[in-house]
Formats: sequence, C-alpha cells, structure tokens
Amino acid sequence: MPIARPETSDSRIIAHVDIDCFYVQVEQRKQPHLRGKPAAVVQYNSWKGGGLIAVGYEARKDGVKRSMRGDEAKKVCPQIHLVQVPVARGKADLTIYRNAGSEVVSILARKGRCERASIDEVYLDLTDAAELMLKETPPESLESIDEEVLKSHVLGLNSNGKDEKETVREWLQQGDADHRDKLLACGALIVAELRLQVLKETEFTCSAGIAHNKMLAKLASGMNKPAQQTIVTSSSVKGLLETLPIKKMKQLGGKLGSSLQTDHGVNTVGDLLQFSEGKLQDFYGVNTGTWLWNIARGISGEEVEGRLLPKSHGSGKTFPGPSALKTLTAVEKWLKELCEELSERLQSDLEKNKRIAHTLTLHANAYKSTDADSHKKFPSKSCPLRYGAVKIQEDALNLFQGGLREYLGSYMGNECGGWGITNLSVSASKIIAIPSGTSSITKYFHCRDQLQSSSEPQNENLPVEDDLSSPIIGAESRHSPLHQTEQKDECGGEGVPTVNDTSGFDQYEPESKEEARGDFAGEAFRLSTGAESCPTSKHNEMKTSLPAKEMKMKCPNDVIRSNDRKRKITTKEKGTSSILKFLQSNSCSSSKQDTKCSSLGGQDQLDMVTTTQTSNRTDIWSYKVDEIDQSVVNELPPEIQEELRSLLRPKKRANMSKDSSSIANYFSPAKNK
DNA sequence: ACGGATGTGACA
DNA sequence: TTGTCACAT
Repeated sequence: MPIARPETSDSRIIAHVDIDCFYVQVEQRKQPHLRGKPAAVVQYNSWKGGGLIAVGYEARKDGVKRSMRGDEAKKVCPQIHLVQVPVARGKADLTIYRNAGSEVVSILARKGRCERASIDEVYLDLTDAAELMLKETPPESLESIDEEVLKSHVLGLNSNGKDEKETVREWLQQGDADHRDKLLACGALIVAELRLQVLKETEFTCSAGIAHNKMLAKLASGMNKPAQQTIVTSSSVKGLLETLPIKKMKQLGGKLGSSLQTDHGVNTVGDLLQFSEGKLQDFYGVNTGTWLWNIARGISGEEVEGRLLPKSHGSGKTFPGPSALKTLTAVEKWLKELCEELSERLQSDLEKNKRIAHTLTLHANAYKSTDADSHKKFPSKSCPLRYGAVKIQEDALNLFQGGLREYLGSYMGNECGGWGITNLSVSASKIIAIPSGTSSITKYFHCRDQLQSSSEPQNENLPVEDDLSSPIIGAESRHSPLHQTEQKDECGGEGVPTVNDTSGFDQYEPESKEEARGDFAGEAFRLSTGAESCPTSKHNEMKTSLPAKEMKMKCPNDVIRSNDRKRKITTKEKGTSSILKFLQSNSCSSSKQDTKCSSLGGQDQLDMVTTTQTSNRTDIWSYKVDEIDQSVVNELPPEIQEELRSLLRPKKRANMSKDSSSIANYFSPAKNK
C-alpha cells in the first residue's frame, strides 16, 4: 500500500483517465474494418489460440473475458476477430501500444500535472485549471454546455424521472453549489474537453473519473465505460464506499483484501469503519493501518506525480512448462533477444528523451526437479548498465550465471542439471534525464548527486516512447558545439563553474560507426568545485557494485583500472586539447581561460584541471576522466570521445575484444551474429 | 507449471 | 543499496 499521507487539501480536483480496451482500440485504428466488430487482442496464437490481453466491448457483450484463451473466446463468440500482438525477436513486442499510450499522454498533459500510471491510464491534477475556470468562466456563466459534459454521471445525483442531461446541467450550473462541487464541475468540463481532444487526435475513446483524490477518481473512472465520465461529489462518498466490495479498491485486490475478508469479516469498505485506526494498525502495521482507516473514509493524500515517462524499461518472456530453458546456450540465446529489445528501447529513450538508465537487472524464475531443496527462488541480480546491446548481453549473462550458481547452491550437481528457467527478463532502471538547455554538463553532475532526491524530472516535455521508425526529433536542428565558439553568457561570472550549453549532447549523430574504440567502463563521475576540496562529495563513492565474480574475470580492464586508481597523472600543458576547447567554448565565462591539462605517467587516470579566471575567481574542475560514466562519454562529440580515449588508454588496445567499439555498439545496436 | 509482459512501490 | 514481495493491467 502507498504510504498513508495526509491530504494536503480536500479540494483538489483529480482525474483518472483510462483508455477503453486500449490494445483493441489500437488495433482497430490500424485496421478500421475491425471497428464496431467484436474483437480481442491475443498473444501467442499457437497454444489454445493464445491468451487474451484485451477485449473490445462488442465481444464483452458475448461474455468474452480477458485471460480467456483464444479458443474459448471463439466458442463464446464465434464471430470474434482475434488480433495478435506483434512479435519481434521471438517475443511479444508492445512497442506500438506504448507509443499509442504516449500519444494520449501528451494530450492529457496539457491541462495540468499529469502522471502516467500505466500504459493506458493517467492521473491528472486539475486543481489549478479548475480554480482558474471557476474564477474566470464558471459553469453557471456559460450559456451552453458541451454534450459530452452533460453525459457525465454525477454520483449521488438523482434525476427523479427528469431528463438526465437536464439534471446534470442543473448540477453543473447551480450557482449556490458547494465550492468543492463547483470545482468538480469545472474539472468535469476540462476532462470532457480533454477526452474529446484525445478522440479527435488519436481516435481513441477513454473513460474518466473526476474526484477530490486519486483513489476516488480511479474508482469512478471504471464505473461507466466505455467513453463516459463519472464525477464523485464529496456528499456521495459515504454511500459509495459503504457497499463497495473491499476487493474493488485499488491495492486491496490481493492478499491484503483477502485477509481483511477472511480474518476480519470485512467485505465492504464500509465494514472497515467499525475498526479503530489503532486496531487496524495492530493488524497490519502502522502505515497500512492508517491507510486503511483513511480509505474507508474516502481519504487519500497521494499526490499526482508529474511524470510522463516510465521509470524503467523491461523486456521479458516466460517459458512455461515444457518450454523451460535447460541449457546455458538456450538462456544465452534468449538473453540476447531480450537484451536487444531492451537496448533499442534504451537507445530510443536516450535519443528522444535524453535519459540515461544506470542499472541493469536480471530476473528469472527457475525450477529444480532433482533437488528436494526446490522452492528456492532464483535471485534477481543487478549491475551498472553499460549502453550497447552486446554489453548488455554480456552483463546480463554474467548476472544470470551469478544467480544460477547461487540458486543451485555451492555444489551444483551439474550432472543431472535438473534446472529449468521458466521466466527470463532484463530491465533497466534508475533512469536519469540529461538536462537539456544550458549548463548541461554541470547540471548532469549535480543530477547524479540528486539521484534519489526530490528534484523533478527534467526532460518530460514530450512523452516519447521508443518509436523505432520515426526520425529523431529535435536533434537535427541544433548546431555543433565545436563550431560554436561563443555561447550566450547566461550564468554571469559567478559561483558555480558552469559549462554552458550543451548542444553537443543533443545533436550528436552516429556518424562514426566503424571507428574502433576502446572502452572504459568507469561508473562514478566527479566534479569538484574549488581546488582540492570536493564539496559535493557524496557521490564520490558511488560504489559500483561489481556484479558477479565471473564478471570480474571477464573484465580484466576493470580490475586493472581499479588497481591503478590511485595514480595521479599530470599532462603537460596542451593547448590543443579539443576536450579543453570544448569545455572552454562552452564555458560560461566570457573572459579568457587558462586551461591546463595535467597528467602524469599513467594512462588510466587523467586529471584535467581547468582554471577559469573570471572576476578574480578561480574555479577548478577536476574530472576523473577514467571514472566518467560511459554513457556520458558516448554523448560527447566524437572528436572528444576519441581524444579522451587516446589520452586514457594508449596501450590497452590490445586487450579489447572485437565488439568493444563502444561507439559502434552504442549507435548501432549490435546485430552481431 | 499457460494469466503474459510490463510496470510501480514498499520493506528488510 | 540491493533484492524481494505485492499489486496492477
């Protein structure tokens, strides 16, 4: 359950919007002849007709249910059109649905804070918009009200025999209504408008709930479907919840809900009212107890998070029963497929949203036939994420092997090898936006500091999913930083050492595919202000948990590097360093800069010191170049990447495997065979 | 062990 | 922090 938060206000206007039988609508838009016909979307057609993942309303009338098999659906509804989910790399590929969801999100985000709750649902906080409307153009001032709004369902409003719409109109426009009801009315107008907008621009219908908090809005959005909206007035809440089966509440559809029923005889939300907060806390803990006590009263303080993009990407597949994977080779093969998909999506996220994922996690389910010690779970494992399909594959495989060893126990009776993998998945998380606009490098550094802080997401202007076919937007139009000798001086000469602008991040294109490049896999990145001190120390330590032990074996470079870590290198002054030029030309300082690049002996570490003389101040940036996040390096203009690498690693070349050209991998998701 | 693929959030 | 669990669609 969510944390039991107090309500910040009881007059928020929250909407939950849910696209009706989403996958089906996507397919109907693609194949218009399916419109109005009974249809369902199915995946894996082979076994019993595949499993339904979405059912259109025409088919629902015939009793077709989600999670029926295709065959059963045909039985119940012989005319049904079963559309298959696209398959790529041997697995279901939901890309088209994600993209369609993004279309909707970008429309819904226009009127207020918007949270993408799932592929087909969003929450909106329309409080400001509703208040504004109430002030400027309150409903009662309108002479006509849109048809769509009049079709709203207003809970607790009984049109005793009278015309429904007329009753709704009266409710919407009554000048002496409760202030909170007026706000709801405004919310309803706004939501209806948004829904029409969605329909016009995407051809999708959706349903919505409008209420004072997320919980009630979510509840309401499901009450009248499809293509309708429902308003929860505060006066209707008690009656609504009183008889509502406990399992209908979000978060109570599982074990907790069952426990409530069987252990305490709570069948409806209303039944909860008999328990004191303390009692509920005794049963389920302080947080959950309070949360339960609150929701029984229609209280829910959860905020609508402003987030248009997903926080993680995953690619997975199940291998049920007989199809379980029993050899490392099979696992490797599927891992490759999964990692390639994941890599593409990460790539797309990077290009379109300027975001970088930092953690790779492998999940698996396994069974062990031989051992009595069965039932152990296959452990999930994670490691720092390196971009490039091949690297992700390698890392994922290592994670898997680490997990397998743990799973099988130290001895691993490998003879029978009685194990099987029934589910495999890889996912990428800790996705951080690369700030765009000015000072991107600096901001990025700071951003790493705030990895978990409250800071709002930064590149969420356009919710763009991995659309693997469309061109990169917003990239072409920018200038190359290298030709940009001067930038607007936006940060004056004070304080923070700032690298100005960042076009480099945005515009770099994958032109140099073949250039062979080594790879250095540092994780931590440090920026320090002031000579030796490192005020922003926190993230210095960024422990990059090495994944499995095997991994070390496979990555001798890592080991070597970390052994060398202490060596200080000082390069003699090299005015020609394009890195420095890059930093200079992008520096916020309008005055001259005296830059030095010092290095000593080693190739692993290079401490670059830039002295910026600006109004008597000296700011020194100390980049531990070998610790720069690979992803960041990959973002830099190619010349600079090249230079960084040559400075860093003249000798290590020998060691690199053929596919280690990080740039190449990075931009052309390894189609290695 | 055919409710699949995917995502979020809390807790230890 | 990582890994596990619960929950959801």
